[in-house]
Amino acid sequence: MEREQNGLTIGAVAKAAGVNVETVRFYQRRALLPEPDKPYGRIRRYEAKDVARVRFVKAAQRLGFSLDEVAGLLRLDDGTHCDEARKLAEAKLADVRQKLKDLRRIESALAGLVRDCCTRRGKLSCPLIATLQRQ
Amino acid sequence: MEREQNGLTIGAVAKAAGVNVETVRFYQRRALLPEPDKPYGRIRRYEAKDVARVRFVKAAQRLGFSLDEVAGLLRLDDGTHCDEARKLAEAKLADVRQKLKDLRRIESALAGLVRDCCTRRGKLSCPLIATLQRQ
DNA sequence: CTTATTTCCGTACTCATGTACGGAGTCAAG
DNA sequence: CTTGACTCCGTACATGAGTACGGAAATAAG
Repeated sequence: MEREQNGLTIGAVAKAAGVNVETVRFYQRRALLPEPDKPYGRIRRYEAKDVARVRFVKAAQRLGFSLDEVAGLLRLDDGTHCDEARKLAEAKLADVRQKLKDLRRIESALAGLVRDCCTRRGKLSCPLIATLQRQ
Repeated sequence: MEREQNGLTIGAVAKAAGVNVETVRFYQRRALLPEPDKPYGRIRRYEAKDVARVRFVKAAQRLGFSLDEVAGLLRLDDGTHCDEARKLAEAKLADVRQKLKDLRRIESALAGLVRDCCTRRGKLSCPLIATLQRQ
């Protein structure tokens, strides 16, 4: 199958994006991914941008966005309902900046742990915890 | 109750950390939080560091670490089995740095969306998706 | 044409992360 | 010393994010 006619099969999309076929179908149900129409009596065909979309969902998810939030991010990008989008984007941006702050702290705590590993005996622990304590 | 004897009650810990009492108990079961012993016929008492611990778990979670991963981070910090800890810390650090990269890209895509909002009509979409496409 | 893979679709199951509940025991205020 | 709030503990329920399954149709390979 794969690419004999034009367009990718669902299996090819899943493989290219590194997910399960079922996951692709699940994302369609959640409207995170458009479902191409099914030419009467044939199977659906997909495009490269669908692969990109799945990858985006996965990337955003790794950063702690829920699927609902990812849907929100995607809706921002459709060009319509502009005011609304702007508000949502601003809120998300604040959120992202908070995450960046926290991650930077974790980064430096981890880097510190790696650097001082095995030389800090006696200091009763927890650069890691200390670093995230303030909110 | 609260603080008549020395130490915090579980309720006070939960409140201070901004979580449900049940969550504190759940974290104890998952060994993310030590369970102070229960003085025969009395209730358990907690300390400030327990509050800090809960907050740390929550903060790390917001960044996309699972509870198992948080447990791993915490184990890093106990000073023993140093080599192992170093390896884990290094792996986590790489992970964190990848997350930082992705988040920075999202940040600039969102900032761009906010900035250009309502002026970009016609550009067929997706600074957001484009930004996270390359892994 | 036959056979092996895939797709399609609905429904059911899984796993992580909590939340809720209920009854018995503690605690502290009146 | 009673009353109302809180703790303790086990078990059950909930939600998010998939995964698995099974039978029918479509497609690819031999």
